[in-house]
Amino acid sequence: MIRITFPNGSVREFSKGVSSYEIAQSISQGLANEVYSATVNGELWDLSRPVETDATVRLHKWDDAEAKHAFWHSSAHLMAEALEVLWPGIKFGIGPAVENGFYYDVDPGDGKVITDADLPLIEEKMKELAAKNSPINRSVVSKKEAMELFTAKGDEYKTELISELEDGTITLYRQGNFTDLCRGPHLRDTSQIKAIKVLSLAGAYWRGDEKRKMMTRIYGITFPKQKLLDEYMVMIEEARKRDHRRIGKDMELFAFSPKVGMGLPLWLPKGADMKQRLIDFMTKVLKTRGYVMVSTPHIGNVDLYKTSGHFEKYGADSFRPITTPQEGETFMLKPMNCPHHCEIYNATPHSYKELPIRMAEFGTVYRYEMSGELHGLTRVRSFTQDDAHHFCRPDQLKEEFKSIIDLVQYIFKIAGFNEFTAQISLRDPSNRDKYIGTDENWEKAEQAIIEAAGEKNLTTTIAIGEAAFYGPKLDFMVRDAIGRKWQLGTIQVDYNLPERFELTYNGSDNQKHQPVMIHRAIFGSMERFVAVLIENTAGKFPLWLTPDQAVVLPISEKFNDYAKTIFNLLNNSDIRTLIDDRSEKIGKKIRDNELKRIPYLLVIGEKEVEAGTVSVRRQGEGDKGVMKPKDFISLVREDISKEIGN
RNA sequence: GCCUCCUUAGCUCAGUGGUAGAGCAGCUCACUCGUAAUGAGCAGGUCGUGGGUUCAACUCCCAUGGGAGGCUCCA
Repeated sequence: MIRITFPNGSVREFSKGVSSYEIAQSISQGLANEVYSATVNGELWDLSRPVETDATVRLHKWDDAEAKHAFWHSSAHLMAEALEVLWPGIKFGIGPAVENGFYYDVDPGDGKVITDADLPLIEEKMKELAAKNSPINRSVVSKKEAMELFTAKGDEYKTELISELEDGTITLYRQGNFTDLCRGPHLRDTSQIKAIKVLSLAGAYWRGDEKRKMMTRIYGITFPKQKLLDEYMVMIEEARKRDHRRIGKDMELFAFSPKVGMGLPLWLPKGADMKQRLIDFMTKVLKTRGYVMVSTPHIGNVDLYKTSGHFEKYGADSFRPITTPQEGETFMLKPMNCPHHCEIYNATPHSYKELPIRMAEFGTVYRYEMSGELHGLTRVRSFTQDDAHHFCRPDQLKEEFKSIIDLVQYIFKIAGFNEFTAQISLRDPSNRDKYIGTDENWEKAEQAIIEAAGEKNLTTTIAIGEAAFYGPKLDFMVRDAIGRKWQLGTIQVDYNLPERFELTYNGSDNQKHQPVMIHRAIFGSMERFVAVLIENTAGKFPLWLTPDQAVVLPISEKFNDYAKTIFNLLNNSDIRTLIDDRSEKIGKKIRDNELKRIPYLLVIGEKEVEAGTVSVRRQGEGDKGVMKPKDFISLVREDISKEIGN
């Protein structure tokens, strides 16, 4: 007998060789049916794998990431089995589970192409194979056996993978006629895969190397119940409806023109106004937090970027330099504001008493992005950063960090992002050549970030090797209304630029000292922030920010004069108001203006004209009753002050 | 940049080797209306662009612009 310990601490005895599935069954068959994988002594195991010794066992139901992982990984194998039937001789790369589903990278063979039209075929074949209820069997093989098997199959991708594995650790999984190299764990059999959707096709370089072969990546997702797949498809549809590119066009916020150039956003009047409101709001906040505003040109001499080191690192991947016709001087489009800000720092002498200096600019920068990378407002070639640089003494580093974290928390709250996490990106100690700066400075900076985040009670994850080449950073990820994650703000420590630009301040000892620099952006860029805001709110922006706050709806043309009086009164009271005096029925006007996402609809008819009132309807909430125009103005002002404070 | 796909009216989308259609939006007229679609009419596209095949191309082929999803990249 062996002793099995459960997560709640209880211990039960089973006979040697019991499987996790049987353990689950011993609790209840209902549980066993809902369990997909198990963690045995800290290792992820197949449910069917026999447990030979005393162990701690945790059973994974669908809500555990571990269960989904096994489920989707097995689904990838099922898809591979289907592909092998449909394209005999097809070669397989890797086929892992991912956050939402799974994919398999395949090479259909010379001249053969898999297209979108094939996706339903694959899906049908998968359903057919799943229904066979084939058990999934694990076997341990020697490296030699594995090599022979896949060499015989002619699958050079698998043999390449095997050649890098250690002998004695190689496992194969087989279901039906399909065998794959795999670490596992997997489901007990394919019958648990009830709902299947093959989603899309994409190209993917073999092993992520752009010099190697482009494989065909096939994405899919599966669920144990049709209902879950239906819900997932609804979520995908909801995400599609919230797409900022669609809403941005619909609400006339921004546009792109091939004539202007791809990746170069054009802000239309309503979008430009909104962007300006965000900038004005942020500027006001910054001024209360000790920032000074600066302004710098859109280009800079190439020597500036040679000094900063950006030219060496990114020069080849930048827009080509600009040359003056007479003097032959070379300029670059500004890819970063920081070198300019360093020269602003250098324009005047500094004492330790005036540090920290918090220098902010809404600076527009230009970066070459590969054409395939451009995406709406989230990935563009021209964007305006809400950039700032803190120049501080080394002893102020942690406090500055904390002040920025505080600012991020404040701004995110007002923007309606109540749920966010932070990632601390540190350097990879085994790959020091990638980074510049002394070990001592790196350690100090990493320590300051970790401590500041801890003291601010941030929920953080640590990512080794994700630091910028000049320093560690703290990135903020918000979760939107439908659960997607977006990266917005970032805080980065930099000892490099102060050195390169020879920044100094006079210390209390009357000696020159070098300040530490912190780069930070809260919105990230105005473009990206507006995009995320659109996707989070589906275009129903907070009242203070939205392009049109109210619309006056006269019930018939007889009331147009009074409606215009209200329209003028509100606009003169700084409430952005439209009037809909079309000759349409009131129901139609309400519908149209609700669809235009206008927060307040003001219905004007005979009663309102006589009583000198307006009938207020709040978007999505319906009729709010009648009130005097001045009371409506107060109502709007109260709403706004609730949103952004005074 | 690479892979797969897409590109028809302002928007969403039909469509066939025999030189184009709907709904919504727009405009005009009638109606003058009480909280999510009043009716009628009109107008609107050299089917992304350039070649080629064909008696004939929106349709088939090639190139190219733009877009989508991925890969790679992201100071």
